[in-house]
Amino acid sequence: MAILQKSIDKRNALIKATIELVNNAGFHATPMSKIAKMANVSPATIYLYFENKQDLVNKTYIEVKAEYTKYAFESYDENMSVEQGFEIIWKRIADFKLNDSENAMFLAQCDNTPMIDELSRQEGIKHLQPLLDLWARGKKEGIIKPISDYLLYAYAINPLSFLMMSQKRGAIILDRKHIEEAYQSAWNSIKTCDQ
Amino acid sequence: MAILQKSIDKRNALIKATIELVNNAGFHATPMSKIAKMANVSPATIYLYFENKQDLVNKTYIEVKAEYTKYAFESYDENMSVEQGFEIIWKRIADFKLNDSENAMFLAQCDNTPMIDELSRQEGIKHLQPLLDLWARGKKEGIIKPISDYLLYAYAINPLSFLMMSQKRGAIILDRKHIEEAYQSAWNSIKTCDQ
DNA sequence: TAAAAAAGAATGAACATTCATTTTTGTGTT
DNA sequence: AACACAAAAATGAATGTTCATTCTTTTTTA
Repeated sequence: MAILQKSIDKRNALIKATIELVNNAGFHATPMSKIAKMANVSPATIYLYFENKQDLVNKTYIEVKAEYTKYAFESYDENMSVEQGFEIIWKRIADFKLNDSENAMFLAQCDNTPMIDELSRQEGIKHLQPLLDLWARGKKEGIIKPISDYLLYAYAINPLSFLMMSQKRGAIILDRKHIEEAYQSAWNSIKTCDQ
Repeated sequence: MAILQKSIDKRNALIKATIELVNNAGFHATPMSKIAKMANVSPATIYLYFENKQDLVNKTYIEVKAEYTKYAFESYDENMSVEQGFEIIWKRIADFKLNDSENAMFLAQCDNTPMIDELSRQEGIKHLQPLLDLWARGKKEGIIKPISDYLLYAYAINPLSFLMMSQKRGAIILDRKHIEEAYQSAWNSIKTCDQ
């Protein structure tokens, strides 16, 4: 029996429980015993799948990040025009934050706290490469402002995180109508002005 | 001897230590004993100033938030034009995040985790009222897009939080030049298009 | 039937909070 | 000014709990 035979279902249940509990209480206020209970598993079993608590949360982060970017780039292909590509990616990201807000909130918490190891954080960033490539192309073609990727991200993508958090806290702001509105703001802030 | 005579210096030292340690390790990974040590105080003394750990962090949040908004609105006055008022407030906020990034990071962590009581969170929001009033005026005068305050905040103010976090993690993106650039993005995304 | 997987109980460390004392402070008296 | 002293403030050590991780045993699997 090799490692591969350990139940992938149990592993997934552990990841899922981690996300839900960390969202509600934060990493350090979430005991391993609770994670185990929610995943219907003994606490000791967690250590068959993960080295320790830190490893569990690091791996959870990387998996959620991968899922997020996979979803974001699913319907994008590199032959699209810059404008069309951006719209498709942006709207997929908005969808993700709306429909899969448990996962999205988890990422927001990871990105704003010292809860994740620096190494895993950097690992997570790599998944965004297709978007950075698209922006590079857009800048070359003169369609996207020649400013740093950080500024582009700050004004075009990150606002969605704030909207998601507001949504989660009771504001109703991410329905169909507002998405279109928000998309226009996003595009306006990164496209070159003389278009 | 009344409560008032307890040293305000000690209380301030405790708040400061809380901010620094929570920034580095997160709320639950920051023991009271460490906070006490950094503030040069016995652990038991903390309980003369705060009810318990949760109360300490709630009060810290409210104080930092008050400091933040006091700074943001310091040079603003209600007789300014909407455009001028917005620019002044926006740049003060940018300054705060740049120069007082310990405090700003602490707020970011509070805003993206379950670490603060809901009541204190709401208390903190109230301080933003002058900005919401300015936006209301701007909308009435047709200068600012008639969209929700959440959207306005998401696209005009919140991006600064992302830029600050990136800065903290090593990117050099918030110098004078970029601030002006970022401000133009912010203003573009909330002003009405036919200006 | 042997190896892997899983379990529950045990272990020991870390921590928030309280307790019993000591130190400091401000006031009134000589 | 020096002192006495009560109330407040501060302390370090103790308490009891919670929790990550490990250990030993049982169950499952091939």
